Amino acid sequence: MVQAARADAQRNRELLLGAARDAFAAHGTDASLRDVARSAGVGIGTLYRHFPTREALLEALLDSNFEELRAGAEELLGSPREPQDALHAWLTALAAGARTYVGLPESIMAALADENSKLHASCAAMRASCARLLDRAQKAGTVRSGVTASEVIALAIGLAWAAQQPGAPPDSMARLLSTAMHGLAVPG
Amino acid sequence: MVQAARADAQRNRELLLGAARDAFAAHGTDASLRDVARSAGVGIGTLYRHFPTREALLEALLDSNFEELRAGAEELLGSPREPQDALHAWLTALAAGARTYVGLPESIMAALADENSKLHASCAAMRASCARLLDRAQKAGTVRSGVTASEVIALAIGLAWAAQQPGAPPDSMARLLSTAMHGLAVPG
DNA sequence: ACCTGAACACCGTTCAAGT
DNA sequence: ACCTGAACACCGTTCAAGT
Repeated sequence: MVQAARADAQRNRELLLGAARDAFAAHGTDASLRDVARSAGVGIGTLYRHFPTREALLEALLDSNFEELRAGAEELLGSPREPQDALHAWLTALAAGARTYVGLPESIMAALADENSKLHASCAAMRASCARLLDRAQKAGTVRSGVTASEVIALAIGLAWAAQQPGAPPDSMARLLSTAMHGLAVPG
Repeated sequence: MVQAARADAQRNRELLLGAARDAFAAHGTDASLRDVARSAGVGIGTLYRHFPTREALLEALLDSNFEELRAGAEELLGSPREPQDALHAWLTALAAGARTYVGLPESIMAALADENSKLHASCAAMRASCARLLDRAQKAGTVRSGVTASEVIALAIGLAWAAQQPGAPPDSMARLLSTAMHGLAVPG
């Protein structure tokens, strides 16, 4: 990765990533790896050499996204924004990211749960930042205590999943998240 | 269905349903249909003759579940229970049903959206009953207005999906639903 | 009527052979 | 070092041949 890779290998790697991005966008996370290799103009064995597992391919595609979410949380922590608003904004960004590909919500939940996952480190870092955002809002008294970062993330990803199902109107993600934020029940 | 089916055909149908129930429980809704036929002791062609599509198999397995959910909603409507509590209880039952098989949340959302789906009728009837339950609670002023039955269902199914992901603690469904019910934000 | 399984077109994954 | 594609063990689905 640092250097040393043969020029053709480097090029194949990038061709594969580009093809994978397109295929995942078009057919979801379950897209045929054979198709990916095919449209990258590369043998199927080459795909497996570069990315031994489908998850490794996803990781290469998504690692920067999780890092951005983490950085976004840190930025919100330093902003003058209301703690509750900041959390809401971050969850919106998380859900938007989770909807990039059909099937991505599954991968995120799996990566958070599985310590051996290649995506685990960046996902866990993202969750840690979410925890700080959540903790601040709870200490400010504007977000219910007794709720964990894992739960808040599961909530947002679950709603992202629902809003991604065929037939869901385009604004459903925002509506569902807002409902969860303010409660289905009328307070009082 | 009413009568007239040859005895062996009738028997094969039941063997297939039993095998499918086991396979779906063990491997989720994507279980191999070949395996289903195999463990039913029946040719793969026989499976396709009885159930031309995987969804038809699911339908035969689930139709009664949706009918039970519909009936449950009607029962709650007639009970002296608080309208908001009744809705909460019903959503809990819905989510529990959606978690029967891995992959079932997808099927329910698909059936609600696709008018041509075999499951559509029973799903739509269930949604209509949910709408009555929701409407009553909204008229009573204890559930937020401007939220639709489709949204409430998407919310519950999305959380059921999240609570079904590997790594989720056993009580997460109840916790997530309760959070959505009362809101992540502290009222006031 | 109904059942069967070979046949077809696909997968994911591995690995011997090539450069 | 790296690339390739045949090979293997699976799928879902169809359909001619059997009873």
